[in-house]
Amino acid sequence: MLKLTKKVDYALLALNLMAQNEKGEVSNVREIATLYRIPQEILAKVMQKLSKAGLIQSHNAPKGGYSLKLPAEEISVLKVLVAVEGPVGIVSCSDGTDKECQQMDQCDIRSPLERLQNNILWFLEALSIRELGQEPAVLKGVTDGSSVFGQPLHHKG
Amino acid sequence: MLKLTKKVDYALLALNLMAQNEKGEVSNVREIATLYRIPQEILAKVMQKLSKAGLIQSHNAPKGGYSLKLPAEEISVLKVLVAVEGPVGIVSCSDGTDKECQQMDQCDIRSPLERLQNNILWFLEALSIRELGQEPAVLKGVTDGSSVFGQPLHHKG
DNA sequence: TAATGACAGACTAATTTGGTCTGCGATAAA
DNA sequence: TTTATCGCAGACCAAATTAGTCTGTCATTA
Repeated sequence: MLKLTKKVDYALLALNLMAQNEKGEVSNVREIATLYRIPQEILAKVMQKLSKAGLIQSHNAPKGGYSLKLPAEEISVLKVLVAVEGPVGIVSCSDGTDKECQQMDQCDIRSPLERLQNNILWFLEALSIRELGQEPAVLKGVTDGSSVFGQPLHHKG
Repeated sequence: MLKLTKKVDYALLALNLMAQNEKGEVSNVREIATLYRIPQEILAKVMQKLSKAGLIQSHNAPKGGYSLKLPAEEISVLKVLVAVEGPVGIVSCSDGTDKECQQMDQCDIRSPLERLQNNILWFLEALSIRELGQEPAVLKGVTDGSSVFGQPLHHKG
């Protein structure tokens, strides 16, 4: 629960790799799949979705493959997530999945949960695949709550 | 993906209800299940987990039921989540689920994802079930990214 | 024109989640 | 002291989601 799917993991790994490519250089499914030990067919599907979403550019030919279509800074983790898995929502009444929620009329916790969700989406949108491949220090202020909130995270879970 | 389970939804609804009870007043599984149209047996299990986790107090008797064991302010959504579903992690390598990740040695996106996760956990810890039942205005600064970050959320997903 | 690599979708397997069924144990009121 | 109420416990099944497989087509270029 609250977990990213493997397809999203695969997408992020592949995009991170492509973000480090030279201009004009392409990566193909076979080599990415081999590098990360991902089943080739499943990575192929993931790449196709990223392509359809306009995040990457396909070069369908021998010596072809994929390259980023946008600057790495402009590809957010949220965009990747939506491209691969569709709309995101921590509760199904907020992502269009659940058309007939049994608790709809009695539910009095929807509003705060949606706010919680907005925060999560905000973070996902604020984190680009460029930052994925950079050292933690660079991320300060974006994904590290301690600097934003002025206090460290002491997670007691 | 990234979705709360129904068991967690049920737990939050029940806890929110109990948070509004008078001192000494108890709610039993049957009445909560009826109110929210939740299968009684499944809510029973959820309540038992909350009880084992020390979040609520059981009164095993006729006219018995459950009541909060801690002040509503001290029961965080994260505690509820962990009580009902176990450790939370957006990637399985960070919650102990995945013992033999195939990408472990090549993975170069783990660190930023863990930071992302820490933020999510921080929000979940910062939101109490007391706040769940209050009007949105009260939540400003805790779960509303716009006030914390000084800019509104324009979610382009 | 053959080799490479993307495109496409049906299909199966595995895992997680949601829900059911059955019986036992504790307590207080009748 | 019996009995109805309500929590406790765990095996079990069903549905949904996720992961992975199989098979084949289409586009490009060397």
